[in-house]
Amino acid sequence: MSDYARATIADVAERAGVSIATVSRVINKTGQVSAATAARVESVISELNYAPQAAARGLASRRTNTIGLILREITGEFFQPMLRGIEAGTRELGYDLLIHCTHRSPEVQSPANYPLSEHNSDGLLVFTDSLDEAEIIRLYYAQFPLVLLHRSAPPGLHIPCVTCENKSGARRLIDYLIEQRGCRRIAFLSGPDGAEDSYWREMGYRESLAAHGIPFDPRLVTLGGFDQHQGRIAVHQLLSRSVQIDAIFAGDDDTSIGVIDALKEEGLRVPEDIAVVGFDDIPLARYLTPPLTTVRAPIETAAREAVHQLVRLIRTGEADRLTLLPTELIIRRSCGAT
Amino acid sequence: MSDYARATIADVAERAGVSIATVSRVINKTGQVSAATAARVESVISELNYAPQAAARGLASRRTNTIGLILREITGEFFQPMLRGIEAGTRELGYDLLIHCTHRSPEVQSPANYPLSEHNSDGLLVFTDSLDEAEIIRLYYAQFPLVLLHRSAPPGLHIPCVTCENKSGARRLIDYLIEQRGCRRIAFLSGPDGAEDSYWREMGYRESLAAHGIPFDPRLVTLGGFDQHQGRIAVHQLLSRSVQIDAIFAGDDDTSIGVIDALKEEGLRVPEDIAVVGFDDIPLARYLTPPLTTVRAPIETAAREAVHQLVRLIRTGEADRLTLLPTELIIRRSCGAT
DNA sequence: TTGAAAGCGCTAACAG
DNA sequence: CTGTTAGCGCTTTCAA
Repeated sequence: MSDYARATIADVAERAGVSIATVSRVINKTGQVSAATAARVESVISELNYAPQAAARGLASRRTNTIGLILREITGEFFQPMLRGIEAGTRELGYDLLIHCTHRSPEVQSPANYPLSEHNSDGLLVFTDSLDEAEIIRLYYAQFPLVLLHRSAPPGLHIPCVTCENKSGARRLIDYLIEQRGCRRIAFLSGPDGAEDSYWREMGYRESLAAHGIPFDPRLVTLGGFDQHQGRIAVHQLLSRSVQIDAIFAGDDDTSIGVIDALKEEGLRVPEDIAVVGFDDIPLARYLTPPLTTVRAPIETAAREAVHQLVRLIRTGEADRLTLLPTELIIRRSCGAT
Repeated sequence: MSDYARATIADVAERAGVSIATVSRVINKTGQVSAATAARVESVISELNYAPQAAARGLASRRTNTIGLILREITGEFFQPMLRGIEAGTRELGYDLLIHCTHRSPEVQSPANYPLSEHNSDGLLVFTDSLDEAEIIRLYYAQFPLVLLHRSAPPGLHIPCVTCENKSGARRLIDYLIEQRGCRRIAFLSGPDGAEDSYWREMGYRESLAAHGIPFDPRLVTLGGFDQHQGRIAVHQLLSRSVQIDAIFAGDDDTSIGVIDALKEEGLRVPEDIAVVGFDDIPLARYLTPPLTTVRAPIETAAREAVHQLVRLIRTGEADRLTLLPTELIIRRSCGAT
């Protein structure tokens, strides 16, 4: 298929009456070329529909001009703003974007099986726990540019990280519930095992409780999994413990969806009987019934910033060690506000 | 950065005591290699963490093993299931996935500016109107493998298309409104200019009206733009025309969100005063207030199928001319059902 | 079953 | 300011 002879740099050079080096110079804007020559070359390029072949460039220059994004899975409401931010960042900076999900490819033992790495990109964006620590370490020591999104680096490795202010966001959220809504028995649903976002949100939650003299009660904590379905399960678990609860901090908004559904099924009213709050402010949050009180995380901005850090790392060898983006409290009816 | 000497095929060959041709053969499973030799090579490969460099392979083989996806923009609820399907498809078939948005890069005149095409992928998936017809035509005549997702080919070009049964889905939806809910004055909000999905949905709408002896009234049709904000505007326009309306077919679910909001603002009740129905069944649809009656479009399946068709086209030179996926009527409260 | 060798199309010294 | 040339790392004939 498609063996229509594509124009090569040599065709352009010949037609323009210059050497291929000159053509290369005008394409890459490297080195001096007289305006007249440049114009002639450019016109031949568009005449011939010429586009330099990525593989040949990559081989010769040892740069792919491509950034890889590793995810576990494209799911939930979180990804649309994130991908949007990443795509915007790569496009702004002139990079191609390669996307790969590690979910459902468990037979990844040798690095040869990692479809994204040194062999096809100039740097990698790693989302949360989509890549094992071992591979991160390997890439780090191979000096391959890496930026972590919504997770921190393994101990001792200086890998730039970009994430949101989870702890202070959660702190303000719980402060609000306690101070303005009079809650004292607040449940917390944690994210999936090892999710750092969840860890910091829990820290904010605990800090707020402590600051208000409310003892931490482990019976109020259970797994929410950052997942709608797990959120439902969590509600049933909490209720079966027959402890008093006046609010549920669902860990994130996706979980809140399931939590609200499950509470309604149990015949409880939100927020009259139990308040519910989330984290992220996904697009859907304001359309839930009742609209969800949450913490707005700048998902798209964080994603775009991560690309910028990665490109800086690729180009200059340095990047900010940690980029923490501010969050904002969004009050809606699910917490009892009017 | 990252100038840690990566292992090359030559390193593997030397260490294994064979020629690079043999290494290439075991990697690509092309040609006969004795079991013993193969085993030795494989062990050296994992020992050295060797992974073949995509650029070199691409240059030598004239295949990139990459599929390009062209979108206008990553926005709305539609994209998560679509990207999920595309990613799944490419991964299943062993291709890399390159994503590019054409939105906000209007200065695309010469093909050299199209960041996705013959020069860096083996084939392209084109979503709706993300690529101008001129470029589609150029690629087609250059014999470059192309599959169109949710749009049809320019006249005369045999380019495979994958989409959903928009017309019959809309037909069943409107039949239902008329027959079961007694609606006669049904407004239709069209998608953005040139959106084919919208065109076929409108055909289904008109066909249903005609079948029930209801005259088509142009005052009941206006732009919805497949967009929440435009949906709000559309409602205000319709209401200002002071024609009677008992239902609004919003064109798609994203638009329905804005429509429902706007109706509420106008003091109208949904569905008591006006029923609202959408198309797609995005995840959010069942969480709207009231939950949205809509037509479920198999977005993820269509996306995955498109990848399969494209890979078949790349490998064999042929693919199905048209893949039409069935849709399903989803009844919820926004149309007055209980 | 294996090896030698010729490129693939381009970039990047190095000359001039 | 422009041209010559040596590879980049791999696949793929063609021979052996």
